[in-house]
Amino acid sequence: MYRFAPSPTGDMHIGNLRVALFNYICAKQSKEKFIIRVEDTDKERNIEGKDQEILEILNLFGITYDQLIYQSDNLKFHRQLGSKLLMDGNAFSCFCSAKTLEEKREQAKKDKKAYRYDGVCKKLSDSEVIENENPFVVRIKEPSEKIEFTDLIKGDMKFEPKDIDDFVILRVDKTPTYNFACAIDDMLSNVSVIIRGEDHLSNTPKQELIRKYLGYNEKVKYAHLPIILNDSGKKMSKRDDESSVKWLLEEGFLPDTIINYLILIGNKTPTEIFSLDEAITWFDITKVSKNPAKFDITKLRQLNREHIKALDPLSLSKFIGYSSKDIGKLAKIYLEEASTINEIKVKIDTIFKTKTCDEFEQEFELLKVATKDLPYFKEFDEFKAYLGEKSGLKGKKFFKPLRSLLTGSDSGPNLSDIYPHIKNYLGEIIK
RNA sequence: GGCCCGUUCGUCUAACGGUUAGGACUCCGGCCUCUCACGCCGGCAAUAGGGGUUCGAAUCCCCUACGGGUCACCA
Repeated sequence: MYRFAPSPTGDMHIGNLRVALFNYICAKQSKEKFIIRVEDTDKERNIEGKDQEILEILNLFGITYDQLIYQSDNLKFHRQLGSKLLMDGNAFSCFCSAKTLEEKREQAKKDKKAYRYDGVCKKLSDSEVIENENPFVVRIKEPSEKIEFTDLIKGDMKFEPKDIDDFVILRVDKTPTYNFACAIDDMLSNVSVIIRGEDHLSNTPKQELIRKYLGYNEKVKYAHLPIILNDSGKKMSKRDDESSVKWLLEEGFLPDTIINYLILIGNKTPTEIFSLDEAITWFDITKVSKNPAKFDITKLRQLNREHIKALDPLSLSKFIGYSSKDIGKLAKIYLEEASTINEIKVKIDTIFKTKTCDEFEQEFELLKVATKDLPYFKEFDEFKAYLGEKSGLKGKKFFKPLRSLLTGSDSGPNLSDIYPHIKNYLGEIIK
């Protein structure tokens, strides 16, 4: 069983998509089930409708799943198991106020020491706990031994008890914290392989500890994916436009391109350009690089050109708001100077707009007149010869304004390449 | 600061312990050409540093430096 566990607190991040994608691929390869679990335990920060948006994005990328779970639906289990830990003596009630903890944390920071919970409430007797009427949280007790687990990418990992600490599992309002809910839900769904971002690596021993205390003995495998870095070498954040899947889509990058790129970086692949289905046949999660990769939009643009090239003309035409094979073919020619759907659309739209020509204004007008009662020419050469003769222009003074008249631009692809695809629309183009 | 992970051209990467350290993107030149491009051909460019082990190290070990992640009643 594989899972992807997004929280509906923000836009789908490129890193999240990569995690979803890798889970999907591995599930497909091993023919195991794949579930989506929406981690919505933080009611304050949940954003209305975000879950649907995430699901729509997954759908757009062809990432299908077998089941959809909302973490908040498991609240009763979280509480039940929380009190089991309490009764078994593996957890304790903690009455320390947020304020005093904050002060201690700051002090530790000042002393350049790692903050650890000081364990004052761990020593409380049963009667002291019962008599205390203050609000409390539930903390788990740090383990007595090292916690070890295997990471498919990083190798064998080992964490010391003191680095796991007595962390909070139930808040004052008795809702579960992330690590607790996550560990339990993974257990309840019998998740066997957890693929997620490297930022979760230090959560792993905590989650292992929870399940260990609960007597869950199934061995869970992990794969922690290296972070995707921005240009300045830091973790990509909301500030980086490129980190938003929505933004990339709006810019005119194809889903196929984005998938290709996310698999390509930090990985060794047999080819550079490939589809998701192809990747499923050879992808190997253990071959994913251990070091973080920088996001390179230039490379993404190159891949996008390749994927657009592979599109059939009619679908490409629809992507840019037209519905004709000719326009699709024309769009492909423009790939030589554009690499996103949006950039191509601008070029094509310009062709159908009213045009002017600053450099050769007179010649431009002359040509325009010459196109009155223009016969239909199958070949560009005939078309060219006719206009050349009728206008009396030649050389630069002919081609420059002609290009402007046909494309609205003073540079671009060979007119002879463009002509076959626009010859049927000249009436709408020349204006 | 503690813990964890990492370090090959600017970027993504390849190289049973033996290669002139390879490829792709970017960049630069040339060819092509009605323009800008594409395309084709060519070029620049890397094993973080120091110690070991070894006949031989990018590759194995140690140290240093640097980079990243993480240290919440967020997920």
